[in-house]
Amino acid sequence: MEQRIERHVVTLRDVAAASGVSVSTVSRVLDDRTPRSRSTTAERVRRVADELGYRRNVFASSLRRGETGTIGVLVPRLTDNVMAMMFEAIERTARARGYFAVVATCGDDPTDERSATDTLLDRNVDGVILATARLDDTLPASLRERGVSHALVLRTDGESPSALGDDEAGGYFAVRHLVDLGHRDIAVVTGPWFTSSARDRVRGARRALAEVGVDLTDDRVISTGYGIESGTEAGRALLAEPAARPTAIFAANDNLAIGVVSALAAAGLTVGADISIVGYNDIPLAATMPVPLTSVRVPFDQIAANAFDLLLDESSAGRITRTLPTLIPRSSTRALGPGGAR
Amino acid sequence: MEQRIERHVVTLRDVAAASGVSVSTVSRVLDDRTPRSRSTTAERVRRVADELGYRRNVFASSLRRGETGTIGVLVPRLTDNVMAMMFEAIERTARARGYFAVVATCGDDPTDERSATDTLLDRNVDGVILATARLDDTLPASLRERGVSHALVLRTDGESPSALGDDEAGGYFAVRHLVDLGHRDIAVVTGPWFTSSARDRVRGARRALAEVGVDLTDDRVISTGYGIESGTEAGRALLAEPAARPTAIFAANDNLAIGVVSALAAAGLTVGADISIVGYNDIPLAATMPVPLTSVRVPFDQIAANAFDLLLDESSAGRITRTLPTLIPRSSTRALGPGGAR
DNA sequence: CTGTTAGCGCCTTCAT
DNA sequence: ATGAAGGCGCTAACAG
Repeated sequence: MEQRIERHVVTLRDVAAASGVSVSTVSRVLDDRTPRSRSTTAERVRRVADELGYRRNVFASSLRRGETGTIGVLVPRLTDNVMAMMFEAIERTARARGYFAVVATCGDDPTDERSATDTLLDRNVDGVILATARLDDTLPASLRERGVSHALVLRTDGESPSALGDDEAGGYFAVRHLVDLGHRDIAVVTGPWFTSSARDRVRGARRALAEVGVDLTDDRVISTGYGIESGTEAGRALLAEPAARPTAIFAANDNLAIGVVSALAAAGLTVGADISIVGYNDIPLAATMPVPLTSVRVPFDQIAANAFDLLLDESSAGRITRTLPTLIPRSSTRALGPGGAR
Repeated sequence: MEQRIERHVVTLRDVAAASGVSVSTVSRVLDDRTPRSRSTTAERVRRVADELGYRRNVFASSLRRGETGTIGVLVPRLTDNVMAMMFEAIERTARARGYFAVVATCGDDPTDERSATDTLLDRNVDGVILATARLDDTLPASLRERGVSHALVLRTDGESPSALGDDEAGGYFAVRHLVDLGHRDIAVVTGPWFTSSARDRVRGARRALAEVGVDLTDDRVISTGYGIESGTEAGRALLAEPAARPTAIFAANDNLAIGVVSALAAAGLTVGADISIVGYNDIPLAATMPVPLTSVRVPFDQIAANAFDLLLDESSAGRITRTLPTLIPRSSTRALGPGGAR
């Protein structure tokens, strides 16, 4: 004979029975959306619920309420430190606001992006935060059309509600810092050109150089991939011709910067002393590299908070917030010595 | 007058109406757990469902079925590349088996670990995978007692079902590699001693040295934190006395190895040429460092698969699987030159 | 404030 | 193979 050893899960009914009131009373008392009543009954019900170890069945509750208190987050991958930091910030914000954040990774394939989004929507998320938007991505458009609450973070497609760092300002800060140190021949290595962040950071860099009358020419801008190897390649290209070497390099993300550092090492050059380098995002590794990396710190928590505001505000259509980043100077950038070209 | 613009979500009822059968028929036809019928009705229902864009309401379904097709994953943080890789592997495995993986991060605090677990259980996950277990952690015990399906990954408490890499073997491979290169004076830097992985890796290292008659003395083993800084500190300590420097260092995770590399650089030593270094986990960064890091690659996908097997198998109590890792030799390890002590 | 009633969308006997 | 009916656990509308 089969013996069910499954422990009984305590439901509202149990609490109701144990405290001698109706199920709906218990439901109301335990509803944390309304101000908690101080009546004796309420107190007693709460105590009983506590003693019995009652926990609301989220699914049943959501089914009835029509909302789940869950928001979905879509990122290409979590092994990218920037994405992991962004998600952790979103998770914290969600928790603080009584929401739960679930993440799905989708790589770089637009098809997987679609299906991952559908998986999230299938789980009745109240909204979606996308950290994947390319400028030419059609997913945000499709979400708009379908009436799905959503917000983009870190990048924008120019249409959907977006919470960004101020990439133009960040690029400006980075290169302005180099300019202040006396550098004039500065190269920029940036990620794929299909992201708004890459373009904005280069724009900021260009502005900083323009302020001292220097033109950032196209041959000084390399747009490449995300990975460290891309940075190494770009670095190699920039260093190939000793006479044509820049005195400083702004890498528009830390992974690229790390790659550039490798290229420097391979060329027998010293970071800081020979060539200054600025990264972007300030991932934990930046501070702990052999030569600590000057980087632009992105306010992920603020961005997450903004994304939530946009997500929960019906009237946010087309709104874009940009939060100022902060330059964190470290040893990878130094004043241009007497040996440098002027 | 208020105008509801919310799009109607198509339910079983809609599909039933549109295809002229009852709701239960549709439910049965669309149930992917049973072999799909080829009858005309079934075909038609599927077509209609497709045209209408029907998607099963996961919550309603779960409420009725009593299981959710979701498993919860608990990790301390996703900004740790190892944890991110582990989660991504679990996510892939879950998807392949028709499950959905949700993650919660809980930092290092046991209290947060408890509450994060409860949050996951509140969401009716069918089971929990923990990547956090300390040897002295009481959470697994409490899950066992409560009858919650669970599995530990990467570390074990010695009791709950666990899917591990074979850390003893990994430690052995790492140090055996160094021994084969002629090294005899080898130091080991490892993470916190409260993890099974730290202890097992050191044990393997000791065995490899014992094979050539060398004793790994306690002063050659440094147990420290996880972070890069911990590695730097340990490295500094090992290099402080030039006469007492080891010829090789086995760092029991790549972050520690990166820290040790920093310490080498600070001491004016060259990785590989002066001192060989082996890391563990083979995070993406390892291959792309200025001097590519020899590391032990952990089979995360296999571990994830094992964890799932343990999770779904009722009779897995106390079972522990260990999967062999692979040494990936790179330039950070070299044969001990004539200058080395022999 | 409390209880009664009626579902949310789906699955699963049970009977046909 | 199909349909009718009941209920998973919870909440909202309605009376009292």
